[in-house]
Amino acid sequence: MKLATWNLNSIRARLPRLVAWLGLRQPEVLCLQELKVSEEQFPFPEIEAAGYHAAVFGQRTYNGVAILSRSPLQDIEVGFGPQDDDPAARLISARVGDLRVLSAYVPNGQVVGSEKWAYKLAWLQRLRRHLDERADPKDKLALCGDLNVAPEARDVQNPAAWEGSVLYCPEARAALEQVLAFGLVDAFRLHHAEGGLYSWWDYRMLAFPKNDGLRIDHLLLTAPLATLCTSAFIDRNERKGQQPSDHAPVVIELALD
DNA sequence: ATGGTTGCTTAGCAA
Repeated sequence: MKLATWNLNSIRARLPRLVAWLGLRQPEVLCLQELKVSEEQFPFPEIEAAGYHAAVFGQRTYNGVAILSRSPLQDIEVGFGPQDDDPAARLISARVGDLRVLSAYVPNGQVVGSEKWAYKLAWLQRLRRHLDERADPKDKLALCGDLNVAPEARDVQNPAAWEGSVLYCPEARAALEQVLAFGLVDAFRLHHAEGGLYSWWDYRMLAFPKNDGLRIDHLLLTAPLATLCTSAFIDRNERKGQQPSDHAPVVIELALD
């Protein structure tokens, strides 16, 4: 089965592309970020017509995450739980069979040292704590989404230029490493050691034609799931053409029923 | 090159 993640940058602006892509790649499960719609505005009819169930944590204008699945989604949880005071819709999780899937939209952080930056680092710490409290690294769990951190230099086209940015700096990398230290592995790096493969390119400055990108969208797997991951790829074609998202989908294959 | 683009909401913010 295919498991994928895609920051859509508005599901309304991207709905035709999303529906076409579901038909083309036919993922079993797809994690979405940056819906930019409330649950009332979510296009359930079109998603159901494409053959998918949807668990949605929406928000008007900003943020918003969802999980689409061909089979029913169970045990849906939004945010960090009942005690959560985060005003942003950035996390949803659901169970598909014996697989737990989380769709996360980590705060961008805007500028290192800003209030939004402190919020980003705190959010990543809270995500780790959430995993510690709610999950077991011995279970089959996939943390997917726009994590807004490039883990290593090979995940950045121009590391010298990006070093110190919110997407690629020591503090952000360390915060992501703490999430991974729960017991997760980067599925993409199980199958690709090379650089030059990115999931996000700025709309500005001809970043995509220059391949000035970063790999900030990730599928992180617990060990029992990582052993079942047989391939991974970034669907770079989806960044091309009319009205693309600034992110490309990332897809892995899992040897599950 | 302190630039540049996109989406939501309507002038400014976030990415």
